[in-house]
Amino acid sequence: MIIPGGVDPETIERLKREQIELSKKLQLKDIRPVQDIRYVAGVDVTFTDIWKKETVAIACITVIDIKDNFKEVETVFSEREIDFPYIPTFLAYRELPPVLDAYEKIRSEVDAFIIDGMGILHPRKMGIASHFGVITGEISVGCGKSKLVGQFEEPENKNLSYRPVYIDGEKRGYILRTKKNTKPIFVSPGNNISVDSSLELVIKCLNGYKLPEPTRKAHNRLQEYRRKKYA
DNA sequence: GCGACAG
DNA sequence: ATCTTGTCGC
Repeated sequence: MIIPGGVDPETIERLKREQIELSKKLQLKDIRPVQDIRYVAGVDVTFTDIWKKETVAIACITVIDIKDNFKEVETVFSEREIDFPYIPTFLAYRELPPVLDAYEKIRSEVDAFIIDGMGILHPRKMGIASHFGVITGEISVGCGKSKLVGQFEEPENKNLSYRPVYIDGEKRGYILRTKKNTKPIFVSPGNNISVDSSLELVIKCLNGYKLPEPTRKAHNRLQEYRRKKYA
């Protein structure tokens, strides 16, 4: 039986078990002091033909030197046809393949990766940022624009106000308001970094906008790449 | 049973 | 995520 636009229940269960297995490889302590992190890569993915089941995913990774006025060091792209649909808590199975393609193209030095989406702020601690971090062994942080799971109190309406986000009473990340009168973002460790250091790193990557500069730059580069290719 | 649900 | 310009408010 084929489910249009979906995935069979057996596959879902298999992927769940895979996430649980991968989560055993998580390392949530700092392998490096945050103050030593200089080259931070922003990772983002966009799509074309999203109304069809088989769409083209375009991934972008932009490396930013946060110790030299947020200078753009390198930017790489990668395209790939995708068939796996968007299913909450299984985002990695849709977006990670193109991201890994782009990852292989990077030639410059990178200290840490900030990825759109969640890290361990996920039911099985395997958001796309954690999945990426466990597979590559890199330092990774998840930075999402909306909530997936977790309990928290609303941060005050002022710049750099934040609150911890819990799952089963365990602190898994932070909700952070990066600007006054702006919707807060969700930060959590992907791999090889702690919950608190993840927040610290994202704050150091802010450059006056809602999103951290690496993420913002990758997103902007993607938009111009996509519309240029169509026109 | 009902609502929630990254991109 | 994507389709899309201007517009209202802090």
